[in-house]
Amino acid sequence: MPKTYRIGELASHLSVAIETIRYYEKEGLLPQTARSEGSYRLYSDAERQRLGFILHCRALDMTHEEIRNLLRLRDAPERGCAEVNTVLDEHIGHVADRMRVLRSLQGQLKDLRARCEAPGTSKECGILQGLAAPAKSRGVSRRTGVHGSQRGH
Amino acid sequence: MPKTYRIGELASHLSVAIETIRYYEKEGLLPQTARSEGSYRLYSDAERQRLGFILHCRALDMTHEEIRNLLRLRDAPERGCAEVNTVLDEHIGHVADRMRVLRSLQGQLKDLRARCEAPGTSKECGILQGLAAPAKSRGVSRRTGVHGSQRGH
DNA sequence: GGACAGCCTGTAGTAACTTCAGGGTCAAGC
DNA sequence: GCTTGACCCTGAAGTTACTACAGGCTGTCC
Repeated sequence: MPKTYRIGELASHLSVAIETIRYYEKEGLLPQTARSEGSYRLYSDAERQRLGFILHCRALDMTHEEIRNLLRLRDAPERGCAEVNTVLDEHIGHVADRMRVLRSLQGQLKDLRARCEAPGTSKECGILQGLAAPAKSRGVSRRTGVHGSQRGH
Repeated sequence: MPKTYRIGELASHLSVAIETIRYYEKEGLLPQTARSEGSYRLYSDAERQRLGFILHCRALDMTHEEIRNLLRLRDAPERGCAEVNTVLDEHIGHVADRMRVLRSLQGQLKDLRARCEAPGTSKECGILQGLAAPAKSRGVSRRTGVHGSQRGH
């Protein structure tokens, strides 16, 4: 009979948190697995590979929604792979958009920073004054997310 | 007597959602305002400017925590502006970090995309196979957030 | 039989909002 | 005087992709 893994083994093999695996199951990215006598989850090699696929997609910063689409295509091998290309192209577009926004941000921040090289009191600080005035450059959309979820600060 | 604004006026003047203004108050970025008879919020020009400051910081993708720091310094004009510089320099660092990650992502995604130019069935799609294999390049941390919170898809 | 690692479920917290339900306020029009 | 409709209120829940508990089984070793 084929080898099975308990959740902790899978987690350490694939360098992912146990809670994340359970979360993926709840989200429907992973199926409900077989259970042992004591109701421990038991994973097969197929499930292990599926988790590997998901993790790789996440490492490329795809959303669960995008991953769900790819998994659907992966599970239906007779469909054309044009749809796979579409998912990927859109994702590449998202990343490119994000980089454009960040480049613009970076420029604005450096301009602002240059307003205060001489140390004075914050009352006359050019940076605070710059932040009080409305931004001149357009095109920087709100809701962007430089800072990951919790790491980053 | 000085002019006051109702929340809807302020929101349309500064192009921000009413709910966001209330949220900033709850977060302590904006103070509790005066209220009318019917307990409508009434904003003064000072509060309007404070909100403008906050929105500009947000447009530069600062966190509420960073903004809170800057507001504290803004409210205490006798302190040196070296601290303002520090906040800004750290934020510039965050943006730079994020761009490095995205550049690496972009490279990986394009490599992957190049694996499937010829349309076939998804069974033999090089992209799906590429996603199944573990990533070769290191250094792309999880938890990065290309996609804003909800906009972006 | 006791200690300890490992697993279970379910809930809440994170960031920065958005959305919703269920209502009160106020000015204009009839 | 009453209704209509725009505007405002509070409080709770939803969003994304997890992470962190709390409180309690399971399983193995000594």
